[in-house]
Formats: sequence, C-alpha cells, structure tokens
Amino acid sequence: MATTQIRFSAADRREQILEVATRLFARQGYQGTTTKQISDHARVNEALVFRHFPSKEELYWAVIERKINSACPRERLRENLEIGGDDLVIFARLGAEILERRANDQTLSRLLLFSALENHRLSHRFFRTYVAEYYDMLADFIRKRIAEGRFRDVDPLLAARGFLGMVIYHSWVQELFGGRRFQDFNVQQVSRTLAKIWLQGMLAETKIAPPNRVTKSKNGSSRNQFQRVGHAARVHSD
Amino acid sequence: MATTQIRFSAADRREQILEVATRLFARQGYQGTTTKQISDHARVNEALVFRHFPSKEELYWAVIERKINSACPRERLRENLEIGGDDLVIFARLGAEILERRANDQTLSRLLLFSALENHRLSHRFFRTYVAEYYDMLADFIRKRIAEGRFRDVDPLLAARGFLGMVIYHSWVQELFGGRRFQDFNVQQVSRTLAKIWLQGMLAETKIAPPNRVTKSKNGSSRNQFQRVGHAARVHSD
DNA sequence: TTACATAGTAAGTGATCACTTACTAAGCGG
DNA sequence: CCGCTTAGTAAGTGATCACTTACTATGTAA
Repeated sequence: MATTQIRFSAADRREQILEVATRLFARQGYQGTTTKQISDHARVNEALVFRHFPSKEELYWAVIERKINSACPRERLRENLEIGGDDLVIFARLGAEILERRANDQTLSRLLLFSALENHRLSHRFFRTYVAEYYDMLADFIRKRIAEGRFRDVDPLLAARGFLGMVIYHSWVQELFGGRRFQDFNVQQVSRTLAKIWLQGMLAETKIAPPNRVTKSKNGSSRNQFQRVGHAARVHSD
Repeated sequence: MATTQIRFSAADRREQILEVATRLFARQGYQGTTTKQISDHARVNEALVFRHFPSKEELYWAVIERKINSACPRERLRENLEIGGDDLVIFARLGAEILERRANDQTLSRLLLFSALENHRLSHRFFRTYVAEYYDMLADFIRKRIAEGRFRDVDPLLAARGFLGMVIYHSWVQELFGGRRFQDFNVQQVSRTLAKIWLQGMLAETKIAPPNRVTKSKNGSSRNQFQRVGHAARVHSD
C-alpha cells in the first residue's frame, strides 16, 4: 500500500515546514496560528514540527529570517539607483518594483507588520538593522541630489520616507482594505504618478537659488516658481 | 472590611470593561488578548465580562465601534478644509492633526491595523463605509483644485492617498519601529515638509492648462501632459 | 539479512482557552 | 426589616494550546 509514501530528507522537510509556516504566520499572525495547523498543512504529525524546531517561537523567527534573506531589497535598491537614468524614471521604477513585489508576494509585508504590531522583541532589532539601512541608502541618494542643487534642501530621511510612504501605504491600503473599489489601479500608472508628484515636489525651485533653508518662511512655498522643472520632460515611456 | 467596595452601575461597568479591552486589543490584537486578561485588568470576575458582552468577538466589535465613533475624523477633515487658508497651511495643518492625534492615542490605528491584518469580517465593511469616505472627501477637494487649474491633472483619489500615505506611513514607522533613531522628528516640521513636497508636486505647471478630463480613461492619465513641464511660470501667490 | 541511524507517529502532558452554571451580596423602594 | 432586582463571584465545562514521551517505519551501509 505505497500511497507515494516517500520519506523526506530532514533538510527538505524542514524547508517544507518553513514554507507552510510562512504562509500561515503571514495570513494569521503568530498568535493566530497554531502548531497543529502548521503540521496539518504540512501533512505531518505535530511532533515532527518540534523535531525540526525547538519551539513555536523559534520556528517563527526561522520563518522571518528566511523570508528576509530571500527578499534582499537593499541590493535591489542599489542596482536600481546604479542603473541610473532620469530621476523620474528611477523613482517610478523603484515604486513599481515595490508595488509589483508586494502584489506578487504579500507574505513579507504581512509578516513584518504582524511582528511589529505583536511587538515581538526581535522585530525592532530587525527593523533597525535591515529596513533602516534601506532608508539610509535612499536618503544618501537624495542627499547627493540636494548637494548638487537639484533637490530642495529637505531632511533626506524624511524625504525618503515620504516617497516610500506614498508607495508602501498605497500597497497596504490596496492589500488590507482593497476591494473592487480600488483594485483597478495599475502598477505602472500608480508608480509613475506618485513618483512625479514626489519628484516635482523635491526639485529645486530655481536654478540659481543659493542653498537657503527650506522649512522656515511661514508660507513661502506659494512664492516659488518651478522654473527648473524642464528636465522632467523626456520621460521615455515603456 | 469595606475596601472601597462600590458596586458599579451596569452602564459604568460596561464602559470600564470597554476601556480596558480597548487598551489590550490595541496592544496585543484580538488573538493575543484573553478574556481573563481583560477581567483581571478590570478587576472583576471573568464571568462579569460575559454578562455584559455575549462573547469575546462581540466585545471586540463593541470596542472598535466605540473607538471609531469617538474619533470622527471626517468631521475634523471637513472643518479643516472649510477653515481654508493657503493650501500649504491647509495640508500642513491636516498632516499635523493626523500626526498629533496618533501620537496622543495609538489605539485607533493599532486596532484598525490589527483587525485588517487578522482579517476580521467586518473590518472591510467598516473601512469602506468609514475610511473610504474620508478619502473621497479629500479627493473631492483635490478634484476641485484640479478643475480650477491649480493642481495638475492627476487621479484625485491617488493624489489623496499619496499625501495621506506620506503622513500616515511616517507615523506608523514612528510608532511601530521608532526608537531613538527617528524619535526626534518634530510634528510641525514633519507635516510642513511633507505638505510642501506634496503640494509643490501637485501644483499645475502652466496656467493655461486646458480643463481636460479627470478620472476615467483606463490608463490615460499616465500618458498625459508630461511634456508640458518646461515653462512653468508663476504660481499665483495669494 | 542484519544493524543502525533517522524519518515519522500515537497518545499523551498540564496549562489555558472562551464560556457556563449556580450561587452570594449589595442596593433600594416599600 | 422585608423582598426583589441585579452587580458580582466561585468553580467549574469541554476544547484546544504548545510541547513530550515512547514508540514504529524506512532507507542504507555492512
């Protein structure tokens, strides 16, 4: 009665359990997922899960680490910035990649959100060593543009978070609450639109502007004049 | 031995349980919170909780509804838009209010996030009848500006989400991961900076832009007047 | 074929889960 | 003081939680 009764190697089984656990933790969170559920979905006895992972919590961290290492968004960002091109193209591409990545695989963002909300101890440490570097990298790029006089003099970290906020928040709303109402947004259109808003908002107002500070001057923005927008013109479309 | 042994009225006790449950659900989520925890924090017997609420889930919804009704951000938004003033002032004020509100009381946003992630059935319905209206209201404002020719011709809903994304995402990052690294951001500065980026990104590039159509056209908006950027001249200053 | 390491399981463990039942005690109008 | 409503509790219920123990089945090397 060999109903495909294959024995997995330890490594394979471990990987399979990780895979199953990833889906469940991402969908239901740590507290909402039981070890029985995991073993059922993996079609093994619950005890086998504990043979591979000493506790539910260790399994959880293994899931998160695995997911994180497979994502490596920093490398993506670096490549993206190095490819170069028009700034609008760069940021639109960056936004599109984030949106696409999240549309194809929601588990990473859900895992991160859940772990942050559930306040798992390592979540903070993880964020600081991982996400923070991502911000810093983008902030460095922005800082360079500011030094060149092409971007306004804004806190680069805040500007980076502003752009990523527009994009990531959009994808969160889409994923968490999105129904038919919002579903019809197109990735290319969204990323290009948001990139354009952000970029035009960041461009220096005048070419000859001395590096004067930005934030002050009560409502000074209404006075500026957008002359320097020209090079946004050639947006090769593809 | 009267150790302040007062009997609460049913209404008062109900309110106190709701208060306690709100804090716990917001901090730990639905799955992560036990009815025993709630009764302990309220210093009553667990059975009393079930006298006031037929089940844990009903209590949960009572908590969410109460929190939502007490927040009424739509009215805030309406007031904010009606007060008027320079656009930069309006949006900076809007952003500051969101940031301040969230800094003072994180329970609403955490409750919402948790319920959305945990996929509670009513979460979606709630979002559509509640948050969606908020977006629509802001989108209407933006649409008006576009019709006036003061804002560029962008999908108003997407633009609204872009602005709220910058602000709300910032507050989430601050709240979920914020440590000493980011803590030093100042609400006024953040809201003014983000509002300025967004607003400058939205301002019409040319005064003579024809009132071409707004929302429809599958992805037509992406192709629209990117070429027209060059001679952006004076943005009226009032 | 045997011996052995290991993949996998059956059947538990006490603790805790949401929730109930049966009771006591406080307030209050008469 | 009585009698009744109701705030509040003690002590459970079976189900399920994370996790363990003691065992069986299987592949492989000798």
